[in-house]
Amino acid sequence: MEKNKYHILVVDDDDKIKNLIKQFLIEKGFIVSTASNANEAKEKIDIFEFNLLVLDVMMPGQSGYELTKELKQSRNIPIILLTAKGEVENRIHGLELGADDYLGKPFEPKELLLRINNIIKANIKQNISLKSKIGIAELDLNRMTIKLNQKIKKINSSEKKVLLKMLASPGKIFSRNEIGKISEISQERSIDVMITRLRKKIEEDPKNPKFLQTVRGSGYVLWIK
Amino acid sequence: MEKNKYHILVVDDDDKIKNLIKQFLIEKGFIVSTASNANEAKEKIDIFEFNLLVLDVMMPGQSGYELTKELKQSRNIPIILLTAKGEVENRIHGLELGADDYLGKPFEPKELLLRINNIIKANIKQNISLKSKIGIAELDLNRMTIKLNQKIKKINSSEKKVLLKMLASPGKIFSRNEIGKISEISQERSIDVMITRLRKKIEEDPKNPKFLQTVRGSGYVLWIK
DNA sequence: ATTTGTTGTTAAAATATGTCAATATATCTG
DNA sequence: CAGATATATTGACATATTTTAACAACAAAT
Repeated sequence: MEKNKYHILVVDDDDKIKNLIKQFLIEKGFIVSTASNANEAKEKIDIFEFNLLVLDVMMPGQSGYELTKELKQSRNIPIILLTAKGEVENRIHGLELGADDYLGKPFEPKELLLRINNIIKANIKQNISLKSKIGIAELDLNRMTIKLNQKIKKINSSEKKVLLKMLASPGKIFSRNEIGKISEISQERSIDVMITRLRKKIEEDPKNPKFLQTVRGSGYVLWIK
Repeated sequence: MEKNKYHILVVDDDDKIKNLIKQFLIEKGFIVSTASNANEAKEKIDIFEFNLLVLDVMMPGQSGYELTKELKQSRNIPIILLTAKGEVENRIHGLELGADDYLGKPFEPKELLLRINNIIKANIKQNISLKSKIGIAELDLNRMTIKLNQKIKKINSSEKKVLLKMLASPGKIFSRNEIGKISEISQERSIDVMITRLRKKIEEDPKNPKFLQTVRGSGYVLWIK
């Protein structure tokens, strides 16, 4: 695995721990940025495209939980939470908010590495982050293109956001409301239109969609094969 | 989420723990089978298509690690390992062998449930489909389609709900009242109409139904072969 | 500056679905 | 068998929902 492609953001108000983690991960071949609180983290997230966040829950200002919740609403960046030891309930709380994993402090660096590799593997396996396929359509969400039958079509950021979320849960029905939040499109009809346009890009026969289907009365669902 | 479609195999030589887990998961809506050792587990795996394994590492005979390694070589069934508390190295070992997650004993049942849901979300959704057959008709309740003699017909959500319930109990007579509740159709005649439409989708000769039959005075029955 | 393309919105057209009614068919009872 | 009752079928309808096409604002390109 080409680890050196992965950019990780470590967020912890404790400088000592933060730098320890940073140093360890750099040694393991990752690109590492750090932040000391939620606001700083958000600034960096807006600038860089991180592949993973390592997030302490106990921080002054916005807590790791709150940040997790906020971030997971708009993007599907993987998050590992660092919690105080033994706080089972809190850990569960984190997972419910959308965190991908957690680690109780103190932890073995090796264990953190395994969690990171696991999550990266899982994401690649799910084809969420990089390249993926829907049927015979080849998506490259980084380049924001879809290749279908030799033809390359561009997608816009709304479409990308929606695809990202729907690809993370193939088979899940997404209500128009959800899709609206994801894409920041406010009008219901507009969402329908976006779906129609998306179908023209991923479906061989857009009028009889096999992958991006309507669930009357509920919303839309994506199948990947 | 329609959890009740997920079939989990719990493998532990300690009957007490095994049954505790089983009971808990059944309450949560899963279908649960158990085995007391690796051999028994493998026998059942050959028969049923489990969606997930919960596997104790410490067992007489083949250990959970060895079983994990063996199984992961031939199939990619998700596995959660149960390890003795604090054995960080061993846990890591398990993950390296391909396990999807682990839990240290003793654990909170709620935590196990979260791990399971997490894994199901990540791994299974895209592979699982509520596929079944009625006679020669091939149903895909997820995609809401029925394929009969090469022709693909769509069903709506009411029809899906009714089929789901009736498929769960082939041979059971469903009164119009029940069907009405299931499908949220209030008028008796409307139910008849729905049955008629459904027959056109699953029966080769809808006028002489073999599978979706009327029980005069009582309701309808579904046979699957 | 003009053209070309993109994107969210809107309104009209098309489709799906539960209901109803009129008629046909099946099943039971005596 | 006749009559009574239950169920089936079909088409029409109203309503809700979805799709399509046209539009306007804006951005990008020439």
